[in-house]
Amino acid sequence: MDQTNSSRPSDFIRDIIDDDFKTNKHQGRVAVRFPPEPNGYLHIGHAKSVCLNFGIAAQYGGTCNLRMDDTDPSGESMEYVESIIRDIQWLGFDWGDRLFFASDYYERLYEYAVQMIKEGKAFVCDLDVDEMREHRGSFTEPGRESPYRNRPVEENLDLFERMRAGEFEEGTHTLRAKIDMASPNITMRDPIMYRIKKEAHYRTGNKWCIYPMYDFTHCLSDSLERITHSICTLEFENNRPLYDWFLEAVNADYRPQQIEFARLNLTYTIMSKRLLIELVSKGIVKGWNDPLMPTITGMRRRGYTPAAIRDFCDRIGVAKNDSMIDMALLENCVRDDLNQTTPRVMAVLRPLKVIIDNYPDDQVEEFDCPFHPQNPDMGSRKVPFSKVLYIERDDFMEDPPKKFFRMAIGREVRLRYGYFVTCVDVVKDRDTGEVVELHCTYDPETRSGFAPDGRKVKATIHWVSAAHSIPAEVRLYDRLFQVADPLEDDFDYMKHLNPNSLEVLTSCRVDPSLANAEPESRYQFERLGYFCVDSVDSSAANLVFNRTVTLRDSWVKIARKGEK
RNA sequence: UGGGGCGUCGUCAAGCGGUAAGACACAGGAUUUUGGUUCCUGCAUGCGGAGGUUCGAAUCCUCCCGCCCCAGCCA
Repeated sequence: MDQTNSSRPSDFIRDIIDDDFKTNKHQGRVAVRFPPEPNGYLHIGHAKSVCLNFGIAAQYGGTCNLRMDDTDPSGESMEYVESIIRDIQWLGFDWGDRLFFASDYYERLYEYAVQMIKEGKAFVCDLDVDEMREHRGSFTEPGRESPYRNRPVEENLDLFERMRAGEFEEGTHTLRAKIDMASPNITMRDPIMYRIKKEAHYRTGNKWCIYPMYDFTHCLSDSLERITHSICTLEFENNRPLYDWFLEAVNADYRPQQIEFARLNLTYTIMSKRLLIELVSKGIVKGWNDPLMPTITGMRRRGYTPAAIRDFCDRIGVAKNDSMIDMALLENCVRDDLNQTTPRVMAVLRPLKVIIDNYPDDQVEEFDCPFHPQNPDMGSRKVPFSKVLYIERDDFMEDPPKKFFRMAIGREVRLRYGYFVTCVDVVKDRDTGEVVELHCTYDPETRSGFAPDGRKVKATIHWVSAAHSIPAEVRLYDRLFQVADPLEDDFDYMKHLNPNSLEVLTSCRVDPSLANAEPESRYQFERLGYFCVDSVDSSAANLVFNRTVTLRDSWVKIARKGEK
């Protein structure tokens, strides 16, 4: 029994690579690449591809290049390049010195194009957009050949040279591959190789005013980089014949294999770059790094860990089925990681004042509280206890349903690591009737939350000392959309935005040990969830925490059942 | 509609002719100073449908049905 690969993810792509190893197709070499276009931020869908490609390279002792697929100057920028680099590094991957840019291949691509013209495989076309669309035909009708298709080679050469020289206006000329206007695959109907764009490129500046199209660029870039397996998403399946055609047309000395897999879809969010841009530009979210965003940078700010994201990508698998992954799986992955790695701490989000009537007025005790109950190696901290405390408003009910075990009048509960206390009185606002203060008595014999007589208590609740805890702002994030698939039916996703995706709490009180919490540091606020220090807005003077994800909460289920 | 893909549990996903892995979700239960964690248990006589081949079919064949992608000088 071969156990060596039992825990390794396997999938149809790795099967292909395994076969190639057996037949020695690439002399045991595996070279892949991750080719983002720097016109937006990376999101969790890209992470799937990043983990796939870099994961394969690592698993097979191969390489994974990072290549900026920058062939369209509009929308591309250095800011995006930098964000992509930052995000992939943060995810934990390394491409060594193999950072490439399609824009570095412009000159060679131009030479390939000239070669194709000379061999009668490409021609300069004077059709404008509308005419070209009209000539393209439809799904059912073949296209018609461009009247410029049979121009003499010399004329094509001259025209293409002048296109490069900037003699023509945008939209007046294109360079097209001469393939087959009757092909049932529309991609093959004399596709455009170059178009004129009098736009500065973020890297090449004004050196070029013609830019190569994706189909022409990508396969040749892969070939130049000696990529063995060019992994992309399903929508490029139609383009594969063209990928192979260009390689053949220029008689490439190296021909990579394109393999397509299904892109990631996640419930309760959207993945389309275009729509994410819209969320940012319309101010629905506060930027690409808004913790509500499914972007890597947004998730990072929210408190997700690289390990959790990598684990998620391993668990979802790689296949060709269109799929919609349940957000609950992602949440499970973060909880799983954070549960093991995160120190526990007490924080009260919606404070309710509690006075321990029989506790000495000026006494302050310190309790030793472990940072992780299952992992003593994480150490502990001292937490001050005094006569006036805060507990969570949700942890008290005046008229509790039968299954509510927390604080209620006359009921004894445990203050975590503190004492057993019994609520003896409720103070309400004279006008509103709102509960403003609780009076309790404590049992001095139950120090640290232990009853020497062995008596049990149904609940343990968290608390902070009013005088010693420190104020903080806490941002409660929830799902961006209220429905699993915001694009279902009419694509009018805006109407599905979750109005409660963010709740800001400004009067929270947190464990004093958090006073010097570093930006991006993560904690479990006991009984509440996982939180991290906001990397943008938090400071020592004004602590801000973001909720990454709640703890699994079986109480809400019980409470919901009770309502019925 | 022409072409290209895909249909296995609520959601993902193994399976590659020998009689349906696993994960998440869900439902029970045990342990618990987090209604957390952990640990047990349950969860497809069924693989889009109908025929056929075979001793034997999710796997092979035929037909049918459904979903996704393609008519940007985007990638």
